[in-house]
Amino acid sequence: MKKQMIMEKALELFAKNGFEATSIQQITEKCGISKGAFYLSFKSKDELILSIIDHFMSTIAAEIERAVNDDQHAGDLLYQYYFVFFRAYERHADFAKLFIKELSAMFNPELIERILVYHAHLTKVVFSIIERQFPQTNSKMRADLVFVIQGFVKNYGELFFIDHASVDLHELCTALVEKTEILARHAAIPVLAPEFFAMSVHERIAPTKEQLMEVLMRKINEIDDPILLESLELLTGHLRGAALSPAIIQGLLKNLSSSPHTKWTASLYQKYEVSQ
Amino acid sequence: MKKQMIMEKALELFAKNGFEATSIQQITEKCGISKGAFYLSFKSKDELILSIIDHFMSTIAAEIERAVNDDQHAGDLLYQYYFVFFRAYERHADFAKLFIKELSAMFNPELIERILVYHAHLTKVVFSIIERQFPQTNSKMRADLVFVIQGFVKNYGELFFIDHASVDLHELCTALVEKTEILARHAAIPVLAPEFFAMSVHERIAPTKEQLMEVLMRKINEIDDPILLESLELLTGHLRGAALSPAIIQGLLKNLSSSPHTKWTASLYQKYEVSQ
DNA sequence: TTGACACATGACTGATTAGTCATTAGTATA
DNA sequence: TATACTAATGACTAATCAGTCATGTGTCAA
Repeated sequence: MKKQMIMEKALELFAKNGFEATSIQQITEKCGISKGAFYLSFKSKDELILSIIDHFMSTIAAEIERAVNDDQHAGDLLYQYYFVFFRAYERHADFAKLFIKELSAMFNPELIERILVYHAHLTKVVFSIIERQFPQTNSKMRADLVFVIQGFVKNYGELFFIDHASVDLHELCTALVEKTEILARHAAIPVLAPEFFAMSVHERIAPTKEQLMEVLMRKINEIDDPILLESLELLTGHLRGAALSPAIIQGLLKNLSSSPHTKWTASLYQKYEVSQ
Repeated sequence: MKKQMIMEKALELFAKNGFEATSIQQITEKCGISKGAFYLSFKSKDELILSIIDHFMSTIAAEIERAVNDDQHAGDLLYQYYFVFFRAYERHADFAKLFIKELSAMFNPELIERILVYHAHLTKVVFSIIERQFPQTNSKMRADLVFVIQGFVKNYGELFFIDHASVDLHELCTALVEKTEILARHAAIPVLAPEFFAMSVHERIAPTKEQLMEVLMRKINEIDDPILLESLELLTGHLRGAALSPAIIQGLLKNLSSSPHTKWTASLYQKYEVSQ
């Protein structure tokens, strides 16, 4: 598909030269298409970057959710969290570079909001991992632990695009789990108040109707499977006012949850419903 | 001084709107000067950002060097490192924001080189702190510890520009020292090879003649004290070929070392000399 | 062959940018 | 007052950018 190709080539350029410094011209040249053709797929440069973020983050979020909820990994949750994250970084080094180095410096409010939604979701996941895997930890230390874990992901994630640093995924994750366990067991002086994440987690986790609509529309363009496609379209219609019964909605969400490509979308929809 | 004022106002705008998104126009308007006047002080936008980086980083590097070499803090080195860094962030939140969020996304090669020089210097300092304060630590873990410490500084540094997070400097540093100590004592699985930092530290620590000249020229414009000024000018002349005797040079460097504003410049000069 | 329609093009617009330079204002010296 | 010199101005240039749109072009069905 055209959109996919543009996103891939654009991502390469963004990673190499930066988002601001990459022009639509350069992207279309690299794709071998015209400028007009670009605007048939995306209505602006901002929509492009938003699509890229959504595509990768929803994939990563869905993978993490799956790994963390898999009973097979019950005693191993933190390792799984690190592993899925870093495996994604390894596979998509270009995205990792954009995500770690550039995104924090962007000022588009819509983009910031979107990233905060994903970040809030991941924060919640990490909290639940800590509660399950380190239940004996002092509750005052939990926010700190979450902060440290996210810091580890961010900092050690940079290794994947430093050329002279070749990383063994398993060793890296094992080492980070060890570090986290040690801190969970021994650290006693909290920096962050327990409610530090409260605002971001509770207020942001539910998307607005507009945000949800945008995600759905994007997924409709991304997805090929007819069942998933119709499910997405019906839910979009429901949001627009064509009321559906609760049983139908629940079934449609089950459809979406069954595929890794739409699992995150389903959970986002559910969070919206709950917030209403 | 005009330069100082431009740097301050520009830094405010950079922190608020980003470096790329801030135009010279905006800066001159905020300063109440004309566009031409800007170019009397700086020959380009890049020179401006470089001056800002140099100004703050050399100050911070000098403060850290002083604190770490002060015998009074011998058992307390890591705390001092964190403290000086975060105190600087607290005082100069605008710079902290620029430094943490934006600098990593910049692609100007000269700027990258400059930041790597400072980074290499700080890395060396952290290594020496670890050697002195945690001498019993497994030598294979040292690179990891350095990486973790720098990560702590970066991640917890972000707290200083999150509005709803008010931080007590002493508590923060105490907590981070505790975390670092715990990891130094118990962590046993290294991620980074001991030579991980080797390249950056050994190859980058000595500036090129041109870099050194630029720093000297910048300091000449910044400094008022006549003794320091003359010392800088004589050393610049020496670099240009007007040979001075070793005793004179050493004396001039002593002059520079006596002021926090030029201490880092002096050590940079010494590193250049050693590398010749 | 014709008409219809989506897909694709790239010259174009208007806005914005960093950086320049002829000109002017201000100030100190003679 | 006249001269010389520096500091400051802002209109200007040339380049680049995102985004548009009149003009094709290829591909169907009739």
